[in-house]
Amino acid sequence: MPRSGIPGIVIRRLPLYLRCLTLLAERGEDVVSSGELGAYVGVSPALVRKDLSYFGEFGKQGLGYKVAFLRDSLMGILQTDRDWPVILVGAGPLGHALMHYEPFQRWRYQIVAVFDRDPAKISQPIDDLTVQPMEDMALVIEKRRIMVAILAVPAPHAQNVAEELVACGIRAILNYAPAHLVLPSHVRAAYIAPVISLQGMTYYL
Amino acid sequence: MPRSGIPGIVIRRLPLYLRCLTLLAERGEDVVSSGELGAYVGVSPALVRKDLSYFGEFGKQGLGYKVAFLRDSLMGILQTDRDWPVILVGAGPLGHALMHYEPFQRWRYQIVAVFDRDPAKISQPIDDLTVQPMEDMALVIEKRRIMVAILAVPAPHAQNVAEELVACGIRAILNYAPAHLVLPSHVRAAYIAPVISLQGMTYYL
DNA sequence: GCGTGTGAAACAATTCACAGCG
DNA sequence: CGCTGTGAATTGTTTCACACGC
Repeated sequence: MPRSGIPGIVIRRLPLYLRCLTLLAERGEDVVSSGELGAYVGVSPALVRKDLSYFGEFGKQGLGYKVAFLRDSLMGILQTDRDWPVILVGAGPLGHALMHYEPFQRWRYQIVAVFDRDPAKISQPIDDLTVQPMEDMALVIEKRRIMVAILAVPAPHAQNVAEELVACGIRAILNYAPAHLVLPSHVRAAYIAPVISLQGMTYYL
Repeated sequence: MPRSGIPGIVIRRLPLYLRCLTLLAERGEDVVSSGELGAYVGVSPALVRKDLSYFGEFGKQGLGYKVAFLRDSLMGILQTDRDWPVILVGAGPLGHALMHYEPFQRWRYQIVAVFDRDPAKISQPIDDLTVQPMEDMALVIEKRRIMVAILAVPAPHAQNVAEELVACGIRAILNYAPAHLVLPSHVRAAYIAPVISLQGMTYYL
């Protein structure tokens, strides 16, 4: 159930453009061409233009794109111009590291609650939060209108926990567990899989 | 300079099949069909068969694939049947977390040295390693024949450090820094980008 | 002239559909 | 009969090439 007819692969490139534009804006750049933007992101100029053209006409012929304007436009499209409260499930070593991962804050993804199934972890403090039992999840998600969850539980639990999250109304899951999730089509998943990435490279060595 | 004419996208799915097969083997499963394997990984049965057919004929008609045999075959193809010593560059909070990330060990990627540019971090111990200055990199990479590096430095330094790594002979970089790397074609890069992944999902919410 | 926006063309990836074998 | 392996068909993605406006 895509929000629109725009290919997912185009959507997934938008954040890369946005990251570059944010950098250029910090550097005080005023305009950027599709060629420069593409070089930074690793795609062709034509693809940059095609991608952006799905959402409107942002550029000026002969000039290029106004950095600040395009950045703000992409932030609007991607909805990165607002806070996203997220919950973290899994308070193991990985969960702890994610609590302190600054880029989430920087991009307005705020971890507002941490859950774990292990009784030994429950009630333990992490920063200014306290690990809560999974039973509290439904209430927190509903009360705080959470749509995004970060999953950092052991692989064997990932599918079960994901289903609980879906039942609670979660719409997007960033999954650090080494397991594929089978989810209803209205729920999005993205995977962080360092080992898979390494294995995809060692083939060539 | 791809090692072969096999599409990169096929190579990047192989580790997903391998992960599933490893799980099935642990469960004591003897055979698996392309349909089951595909369901687990999130692709169609036809695609599983097509992917595997690039590398040989692993299945038996009417039966499916022998789990252990296919697992071992994929481990050979991906070269996950041997140790891969890797170096970590960047001893910040993220670097520390990666030192303790068990799946690397599990899949025989061993972090054998840690480097940082910050004098305050150099000589500090992490587990049984000691943070070394970047100047030591070339020697360690050569002596221990390292081909793979994990990059966990701030974004502004990522390109520079990557170039140093390439100059030292590194052939594959797992990049945690939020920056695209421009590298010679004989060097592979893979990106871990949680914020990019989140932004690619919030579009749909 | 330079760089965007965009149909048309080229290329790449996936699915179809079925022959062939256990 | 079930399931693989695989050419052919289909679908999806990227590049080309050029009209248009600054």
